[in-house]
Amino acid sequence: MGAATHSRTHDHGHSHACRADPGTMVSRAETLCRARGVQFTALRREVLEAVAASERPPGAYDLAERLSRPGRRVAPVSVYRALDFLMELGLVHRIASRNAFVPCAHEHGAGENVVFLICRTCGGVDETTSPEVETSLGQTLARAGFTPAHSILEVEGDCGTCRRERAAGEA
Amino acid sequence: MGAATHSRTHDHGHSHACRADPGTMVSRAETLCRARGVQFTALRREVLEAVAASERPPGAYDLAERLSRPGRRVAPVSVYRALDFLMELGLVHRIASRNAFVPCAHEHGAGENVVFLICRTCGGVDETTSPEVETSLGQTLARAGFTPAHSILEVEGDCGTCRRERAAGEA
DNA sequence: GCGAGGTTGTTACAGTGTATCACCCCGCGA
DNA sequence: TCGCGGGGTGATACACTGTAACAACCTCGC
Repeated sequence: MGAATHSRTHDHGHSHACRADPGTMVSRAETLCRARGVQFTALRREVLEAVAASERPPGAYDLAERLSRPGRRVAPVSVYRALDFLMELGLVHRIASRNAFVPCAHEHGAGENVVFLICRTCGGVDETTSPEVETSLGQTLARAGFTPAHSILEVEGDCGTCRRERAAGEA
Repeated sequence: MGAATHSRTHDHGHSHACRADPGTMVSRAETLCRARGVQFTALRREVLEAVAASERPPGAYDLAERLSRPGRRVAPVSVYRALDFLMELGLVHRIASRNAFVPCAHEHGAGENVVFLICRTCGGVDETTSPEVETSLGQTLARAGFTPAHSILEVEGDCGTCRRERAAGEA
């Protein structure tokens, strides 16, 4: 995907590895938590790493299962709490149309909107920002007399890689 | 809300009545079904009427409850089937961020995107279209090399009426 | 009449998310 | 040192959302 998209799925030749480097995410989290005086606990770190490490956006129950081991069970409710925390910090986003979670690839400015590009073939999700959309949406809302607090924009379709692969397959 | 917004919540002085005239919706449905040679059954009509008549977007279970009477129980699964049917026809939309359903106020062209304006105060949902957003989103997607199939855009905030009411209340 | 296809009823179940309470850990002040 | 308080986690239970599978029905056309 293009350079402007802060690609998280990189150039995957379908050898998906990770969508965001877990180490980098953890560093950002630590910095943020220190700044805000909140705790970055082991569970929160593990949940963040798991989200960052998965190729496709996991659900809360996926994460719970992935973090559980013979000696230690992580209940979904704990995962939800950690996810809420991470979303509060802007390190994770929720994909409403999938009930799934993605690591946030950006250092957002506050209130900045993002566009999620959800590939229906490979299941990957890319995240991008768009000033044009931002301004045109602002105009539309103003015309409607609506004061936005928060918005979600999710597009389902085919990412460039999958489209090319399909075209090659059909040839 | 503005004239361009195909307002469904009209000028509610919080005496909400209906978001779309059920009779009109039913007429459109009948026409559409005849044209496509599919059945517009009693259940489908009742579900459509119930969605059209409620001030705030109902969930599937709300509808099931509302349509059930002492002598006749409508199971959620039946409601889901009717809703799927109505969505197929473009008569109803699903609000992903709320797990709720709204009647579609437009006669859409196919593939036309809509913007949902969800008021967090009164819970009403308005629906509008925006050519500007459409084109700017198209540009963004093209730049990302992404082929869209379908997109959702939901904005949560305060509608004009509620904002004015709040301002008046604070004064 | 009778078969075929579509619609609905019914039950069961999977998936998603929240409420509640108990416990633990750690820091802080008496 | 003890007790206290607050945030975090564990555990259970539950509510809400959505789907699978199958039986019964209804209608339409032959």
